[in-house]
Amino acid sequence: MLDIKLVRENPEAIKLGLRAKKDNTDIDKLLALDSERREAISKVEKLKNKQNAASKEIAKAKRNGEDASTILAEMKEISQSVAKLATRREELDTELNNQLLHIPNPPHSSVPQGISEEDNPVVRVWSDKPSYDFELKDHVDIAEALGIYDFKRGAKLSGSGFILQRGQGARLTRALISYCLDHHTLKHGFEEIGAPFVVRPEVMVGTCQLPKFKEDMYALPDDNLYLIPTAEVPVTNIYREEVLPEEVLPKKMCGYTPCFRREAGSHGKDTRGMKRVHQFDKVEMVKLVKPETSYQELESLTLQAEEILQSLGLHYRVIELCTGDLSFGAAKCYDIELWSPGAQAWLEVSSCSNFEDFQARRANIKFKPATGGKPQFVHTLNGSGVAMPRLIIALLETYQQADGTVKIPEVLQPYMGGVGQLG
RNA sequence: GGAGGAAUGGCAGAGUGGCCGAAUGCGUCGGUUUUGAAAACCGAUGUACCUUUGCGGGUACCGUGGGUUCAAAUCCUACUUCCUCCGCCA
Repeated sequence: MLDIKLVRENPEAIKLGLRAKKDNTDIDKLLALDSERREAISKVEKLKNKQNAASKEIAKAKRNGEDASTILAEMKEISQSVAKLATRREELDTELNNQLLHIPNPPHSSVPQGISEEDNPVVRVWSDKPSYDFELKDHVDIAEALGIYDFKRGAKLSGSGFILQRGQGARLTRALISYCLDHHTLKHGFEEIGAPFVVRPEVMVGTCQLPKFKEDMYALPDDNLYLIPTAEVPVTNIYREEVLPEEVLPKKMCGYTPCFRREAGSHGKDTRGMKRVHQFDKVEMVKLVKPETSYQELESLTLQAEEILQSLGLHYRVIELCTGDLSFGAAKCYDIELWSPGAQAWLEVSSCSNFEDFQARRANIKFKPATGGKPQFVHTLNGSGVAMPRLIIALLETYQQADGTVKIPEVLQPYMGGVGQLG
């Protein structure tokens, strides 16, 4: 959420930032609403002050056994106008807050200008495109031939976009989840989190899914709960409404959860196989950090996700999202894309973002400086480390062999019970 | 699912309509004392918002939301969370 004070002080800079993100909020209108709201606050509080003072008079009179009926009658009227003004004040508060919740985070100054994904610069590329001396299959053909991912029966159970994983396929997912978690916890000291898969609406507000992207979420209306679209949601919100001591920062956490996405805006896109599905497994990294370190933390977060792909021997590239392609809450974001030899295309497998204090303000996550002074908002970051289906697509296609079997990278074999290949 | 009980500052805990943003104790920070430390004593010690160039002034917050009242930590109400017991259950 934008800081309204910041908008008041730098309206032009905010306007520029929002325009770069293709947001058309009328900032002047917002500021008019803000000043109307502040005026209402002043009015109510002045009247309340009067009311409080009179209240004391009444109390004193009653204690002394004096008659207070004149002042009582007067106060009855004041009480009514306070109620009226307070209602107006609340309406304005709610309205301003609603508008603020729908305004995106302006990009960081280092983010390249651009309109769409076409304009995202490639930051770096790891290794070379693998070459093969036989005809390549895509992941669907490989998986179906091996019988490890059953798309038809997944659809039978839950509809298109739900996968049934079987045998070595299910095992491969489980192995990769463990491999990723071990990487983050053992090599980088992240705390492993096992989080709930359903959360309250206010938690979804904290990480920006609500109110604006409600239609992307699966909901359980009988219980007023939502299925999480990523572990980012419960993990970032662990410390919502709390003030942390500075010493515990940076707070580094990771967790595996399934992710549930309605993909409401992308019907008909990527329907083949498991490139875009309604339920998938992902290991997510989350950091809560001090503001002055958040950009270096973003770099190390991205590298940490990359290390997993490197150790698996996969060809990938890192791109930086330009202003026009940046998501609602992110101030800066790197995407990591794996090479899919079967489809001859890049697959987004991780998205590493710095939200600065945008989510922290929504979720009210603060820290108290060790030197004293007022609590301030932390900066939040998250990154996939990594998403399973697309990682599996790249693994199957990269390590496929002429006979239809698929090699398992060495580092993964212990997690597969020593198995060296699929099929 | 049923029956009871509870929620107050960093912690413990008092407070049943007005003098309560809240006693008291502990903790923390600063000071006095001391060679130093402890003890003792003195003082300070929440958050958000509005307003002011500043000093300051004001409003709100006693789990959360509504209500009653001139006035609510206190009364009513719904909800949330926790505890105890019963039932059910992986």
